[in-house]
Amino acid sequence: MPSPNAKTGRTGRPPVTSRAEILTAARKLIDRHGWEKVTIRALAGELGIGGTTLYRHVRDKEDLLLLLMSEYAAQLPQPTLPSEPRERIIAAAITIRDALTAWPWAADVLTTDGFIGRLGDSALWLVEAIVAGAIDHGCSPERAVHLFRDLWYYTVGEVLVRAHSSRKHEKVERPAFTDPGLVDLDPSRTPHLAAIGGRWAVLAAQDTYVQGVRAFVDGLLAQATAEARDTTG
Amino acid sequence: MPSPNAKTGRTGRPPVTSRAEILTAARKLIDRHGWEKVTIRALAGELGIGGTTLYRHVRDKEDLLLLLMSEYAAQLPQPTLPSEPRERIIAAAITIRDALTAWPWAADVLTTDGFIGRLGDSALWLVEAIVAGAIDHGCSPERAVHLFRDLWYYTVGEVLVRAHSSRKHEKVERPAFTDPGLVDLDPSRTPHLAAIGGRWAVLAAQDTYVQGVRAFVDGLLAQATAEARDTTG
DNA sequence: CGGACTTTGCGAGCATGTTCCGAAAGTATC
DNA sequence: GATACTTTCGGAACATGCTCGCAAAGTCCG
Repeated sequence: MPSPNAKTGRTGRPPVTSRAEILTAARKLIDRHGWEKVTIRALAGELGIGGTTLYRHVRDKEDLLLLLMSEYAAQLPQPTLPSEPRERIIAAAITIRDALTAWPWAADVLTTDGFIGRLGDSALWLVEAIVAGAIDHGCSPERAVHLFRDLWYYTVGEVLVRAHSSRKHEKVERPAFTDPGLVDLDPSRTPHLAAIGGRWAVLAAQDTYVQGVRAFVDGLLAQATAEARDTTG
Repeated sequence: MPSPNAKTGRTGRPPVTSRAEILTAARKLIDRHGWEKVTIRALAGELGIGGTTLYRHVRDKEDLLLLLMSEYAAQLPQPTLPSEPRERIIAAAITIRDALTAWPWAADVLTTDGFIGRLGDSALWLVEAIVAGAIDHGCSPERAVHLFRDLWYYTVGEVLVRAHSSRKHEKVERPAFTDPGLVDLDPSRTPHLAAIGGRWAVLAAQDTYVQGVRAFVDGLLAQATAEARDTTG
């Protein structure tokens, strides 16, 4: 009945590789063959271990990507944010958005439960900035968390939809098969959409994230102010 | 040099199955084995055709799921929405959110480029309701589209993150391996987050979508009004 | 050392989405 | 009916994420 090692706190066969080595191997792989080649088998090969051994160090690919994400977040520049609460919130949200947009695996991992929690200290300051801004503006901690989370949802949606559409446009469109295509709009049922017509695609492609965040923050802060007024008197 | 058939407008070997048959087969499969078993091979088996033949009728699985989505959207109830523009927008957004939340494949297809365009007439009325509401409130068509799209991003983010977290909680958590765990928050760097502490998870799990949409719509409409005022005088 | 125990290494194998390519089955023209 | 052409069919095969189960390699205790 062996008790855990006094020094290492562990027992049994020592692992041949570590999470740190996995990270450097992944970085090599990315530099050499691009981020698309970061696959379980390729990474194991790079480490010189068996394909399935990696699963002793990483729960699944999502876990692996979150590891890479932490590293990525740690190396991001840390711009100084405005001190005025509202502008601080907006600037932080934009920073987050831009970082996520530039990250190749956003579409795979962004909706992960606990994504925020795995950011690590190096990127949590952005979350802190938003929550702190909300509180400084007079929000309760509860509302501050909700404000952050609502902005998070908006940001996630924006990043994911845009990521998907740019990925799609990379593919060469194959010759069409039996495809019904888009149904023509019926002006009697959807008059406004019909009137907008082809402009829809153009307008929907425009990047108005900054405006959108501003509007959202304004709305949320106003809501908080109104609630505070109602509660007080 | 055969020219296309005068009647059918086609030539060559006629297909053994159609998109309509694919849909009924998928429905059978869902009823019998659940939505998780809707796989390319299983569906082909149900149709009595070879596994890879399905790719003659459907570009890829995404395409297939969008097909199922159209059918799902068509059978949704069509509640009457409030006539007041702002409330109309909000109610439509909530309806969309609820429908997406209940749809099993939302996480797979929701970020698809052109998702909106493939809704079909049966669900486009909800999009129309939002755009029309914005225009009725005084927005330009451009801003109305942007308003819809911003709400769409928010909704997509909300649905996806929630879908992921509920999926995760279904899995039995395996015994931890070498996992560093979450780093404890450093109160000197993230004081507000540290103060919120464990309440974060509780607060973040609360459903405040309705409040959020209301705040967002208020913010966006106010922005539009301000812009209109600036332009006018 | 020897045995009990614990943890890791890894080959085999499964499911799924997807592509390739040759064979099959139609249609139109002669 | 024969021929040219077009389209579909489908088995083989590939990549990838992942699980299973057993063997190997350590550590602790006597």
